Amino acid sequence: MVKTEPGRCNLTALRKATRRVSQLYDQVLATSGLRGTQRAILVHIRRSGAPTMGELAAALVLDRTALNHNLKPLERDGLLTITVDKNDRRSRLVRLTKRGEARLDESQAAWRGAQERFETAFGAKQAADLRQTLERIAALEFGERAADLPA
Amino acid sequence: MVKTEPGRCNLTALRKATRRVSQLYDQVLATSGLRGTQRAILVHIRRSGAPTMGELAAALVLDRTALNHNLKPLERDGLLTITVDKNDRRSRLVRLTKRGEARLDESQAAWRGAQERFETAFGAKQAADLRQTLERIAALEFGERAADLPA
DNA sequence: TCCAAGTACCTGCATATGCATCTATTGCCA
DNA sequence: TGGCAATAGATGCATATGCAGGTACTTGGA
Repeated sequence: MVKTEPGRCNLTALRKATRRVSQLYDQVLATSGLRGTQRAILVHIRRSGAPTMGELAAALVLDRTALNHNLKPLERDGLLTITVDKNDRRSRLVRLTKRGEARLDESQAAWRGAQERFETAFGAKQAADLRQTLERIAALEFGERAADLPA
Repeated sequence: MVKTEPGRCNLTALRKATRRVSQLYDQVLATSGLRGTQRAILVHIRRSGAPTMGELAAALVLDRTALNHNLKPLERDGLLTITVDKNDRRSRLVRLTKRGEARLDESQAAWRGAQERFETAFGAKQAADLRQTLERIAALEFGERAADLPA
């Protein structure tokens, strides 16, 4: 027997599954004019009210600059606004517009359809368990990188 | 209790976990000059010998065009070659160069380090189980999209 | 043989993601 | 109070990912 038969790389396995599921969700969501990531962003904003970009990025396990880029098309399309925080002019507050709320509501049925298709194929309970596992991973601390260690 | 407390979206959970793990692997792999995805591509080529782009894309659960884009930097850096298949001039055969093999070998230690850090934090057995689950997801069939149904 | 389908890939465009680097503000403290 | 470290974003560059649409090649008949 050869050494590495099935994939042993944890990242590769995650990416492959994510691509597959993205394909499903993005295809189903396409009718609503939102991508999966975009919808996730809008959902978080609605839950938080008016989060700063940093808060939003942390909640989504997304680099600040990546979030910055991702917000651009949404702001351009009038789904959200980014305003200076009066209390700390370095911060930006992100808010949904009426249009953003409406778009989110419109995407609800499609999202549910994608969820159902995924859970029908994969199993509802397995999906719930998996989400919990994945949330745990998203919150993992892997220790500091050498460069961050004190001198 | 409010309705949606923890994230219910399967895609969002997958993306968040993948981002987190990507950060770890890409940070550790950085010293070898390869990204996680690039390494996964090179590994698959080495296992297959001289796959066509289509075979490679299928193996990686990656859109053909996405693979096409991903191969560009690797070809540019001389890590692989893309040649016309003599037997079917529509196809392209992808092969590692000496340099590509070397780069892959050099990245081995870093990759193992990332694996260890992940599995130390998450659990080795849990990781093995998760990979199996994720492979199953990557291979799922969600049924046809309406547009593909026969008339 | 010749052409219509079908297959495999390529290009251009748009979003997704993160790093290095830069700018604007705030806070701390000598 | 003057100035510098720390904080929060913003920009530019590079890769990651997929869709729409275009090109090159093969194949199965008429």
